[in-house]
Amino acid sequence: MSEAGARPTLEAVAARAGVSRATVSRVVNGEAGVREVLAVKVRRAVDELGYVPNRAARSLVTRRYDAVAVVIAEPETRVFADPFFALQLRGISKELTAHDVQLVLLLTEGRADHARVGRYLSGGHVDGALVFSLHLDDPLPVIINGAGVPTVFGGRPGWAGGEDSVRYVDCDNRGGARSAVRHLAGLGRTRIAHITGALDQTSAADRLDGFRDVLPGADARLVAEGDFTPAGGERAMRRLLDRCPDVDAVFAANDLSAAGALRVLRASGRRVPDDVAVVGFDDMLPVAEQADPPLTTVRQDIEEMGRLMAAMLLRGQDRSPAPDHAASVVLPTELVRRDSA
Amino acid sequence: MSEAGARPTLEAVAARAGVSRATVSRVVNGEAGVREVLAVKVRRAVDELGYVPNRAARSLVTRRYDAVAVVIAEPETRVFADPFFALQLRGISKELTAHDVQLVLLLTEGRADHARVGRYLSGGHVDGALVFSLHLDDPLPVIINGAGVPTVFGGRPGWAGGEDSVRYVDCDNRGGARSAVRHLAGLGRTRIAHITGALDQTSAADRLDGFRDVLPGADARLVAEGDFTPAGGERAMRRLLDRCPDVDAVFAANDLSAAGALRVLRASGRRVPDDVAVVGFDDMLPVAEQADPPLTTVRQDIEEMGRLMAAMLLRGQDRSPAPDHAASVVLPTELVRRDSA
DNA sequence: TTGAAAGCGCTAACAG
DNA sequence: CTGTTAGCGCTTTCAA
Repeated sequence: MSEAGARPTLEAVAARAGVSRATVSRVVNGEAGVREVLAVKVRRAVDELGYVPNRAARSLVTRRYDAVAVVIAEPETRVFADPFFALQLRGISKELTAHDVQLVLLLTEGRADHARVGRYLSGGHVDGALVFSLHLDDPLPVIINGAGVPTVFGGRPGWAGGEDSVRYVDCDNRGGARSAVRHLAGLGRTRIAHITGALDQTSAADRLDGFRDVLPGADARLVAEGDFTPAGGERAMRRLLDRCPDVDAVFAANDLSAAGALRVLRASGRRVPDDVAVVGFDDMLPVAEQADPPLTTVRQDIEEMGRLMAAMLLRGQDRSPAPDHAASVVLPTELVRRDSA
Repeated sequence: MSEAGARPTLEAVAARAGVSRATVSRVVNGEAGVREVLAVKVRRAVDELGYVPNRAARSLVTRRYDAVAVVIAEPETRVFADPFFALQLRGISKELTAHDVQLVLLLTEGRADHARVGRYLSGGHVDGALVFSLHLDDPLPVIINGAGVPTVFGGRPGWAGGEDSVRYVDCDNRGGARSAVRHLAGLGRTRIAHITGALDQTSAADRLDGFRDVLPGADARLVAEGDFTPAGGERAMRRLLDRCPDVDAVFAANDLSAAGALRVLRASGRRVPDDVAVVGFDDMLPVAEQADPPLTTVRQDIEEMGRLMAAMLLRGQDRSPAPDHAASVVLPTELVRRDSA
């Protein structure tokens, strides 16, 4: 390990091993074509000195940064109310770590930060970006596209024409919603309501579409707009109860709003699932399992989505000649039955 | 903005502005002592060319990285179950952004990752580290101390002798716990129980100490060990009810476990706060406000703690001669009354 | 298979 | 106040 302070350079290692800097560089970078005797000497010197390559120097010549930016744009609320991003981050982190790539986190709040992010990305400090762009009208995608950095989006981006020119990872929101609603219908429920998510996000819009796929002629009053939060779920449920006291099932756009709905149903004296069956979306364990009653819900593998995003970005960077435009990925969902429906 | 691809260098800007590289450098870095006429020319050239400094080149000579690592070591669970870290991250991010410093996120899972983190930190890629080391026996602090990187811890570190040699930001866990318990006592409750957090974390230990400060002679059966999770809170509450059916108040170590306790109390037919008063800790809004009934709790300003950690680290980096060993900071807490007590 | 030498883009003395 | 000149530590031709 040697003393702190002056960290050893390639030069020092070369001197100690009795070879040239070039040779040390080759060994350190695992290039073939170095006699094993020398390689051994070099590795020993590296260990003895506690040599760690200087990334700045390396980047300067290679123009690679071994770092990717994770951009999370979320005006205030959601990021911190539900563990969604945390899980996604974990998946990303695992994959990046496995490739020895650093994760630079860029949190933005409002437009003011957009310019900063754009500058950072186009400034050439990272090899790519993983972006969570949740709102239909978000200007960030455009800025990022302009930055000329390889990018993978988390969730289908909502901007027009985006889908084919852009790589993203998402779950099958629409199909998942369909399976939830079909499940409720299969239970014999006939007044099935939907609490939407924030409809300026594609995931919410897609889930609503899925609901409509199964129930094309549904009473419009059976759809109440929520915002993915428990409070929003409560409000929506109250509205629903007001308008249609005879609802016998609710498909909520996520577990958090389902939890809110559950509370309102209980307060109204209704029993779940006897009087009203409830299905959520996400299978956010701490929420779904702890709900009262435990929530039947549509599971998506959030951590895996994160891992995939990172893998996709990294793969694209192999400089593989044909970018193999590994199109976007849409993961399947799975209905998890518990007690609420 | 000019075309992507070949990004302009200092040299290009200098040529365009008709000055030397040194002058451009001075203007870009805001150093005084450049005639305004020239400065204007330079700034214009910068804009026209869309020049962004190459960080790698800059770091190579300045030995500063304008980046700090945020290390979150949490075996699996907690990070993702509660918004604690997310809030802290937001505070950190805001402060770093304001100083144009990047946030490199290092998530670790288990011992295997410790070495990696140590290597990264001592590798000289960041100017400092913000570390969340939550467990008493965590080897990470030692590794990090060995890395010779300025560090600020989130939460009082638990290792022996740590307190004076280490900088940290924490809230007044013990005092907050005292105020919670005093509040319950003030309500006339006489059988006050405590659901602890994970006792290998100083925050949990400190809150337990606070409980004992107020109730030194408390029946040992009134203390049940939890783990900061809702499920842990449920288990603890059940144990409590078993052992002492006459409990009339509960101080839970955080809002999440209070929520679990609430559920068990309700299931047991007890009314809150009439039969049993409940106080939490954190004032995690989505949890505390949405609880049924809304939770009386001890608020700590988590985001501010994050901001402070970053500020403290950055300040220490001013190369101020006397490190001003801006000792650690312990933020006050505040009891927030809602309906549960 | 190895070494010598030339930079990558920038800052920081040091002159002028 | 401004320009010239050395490198920072590393990779990468190019010769040997």
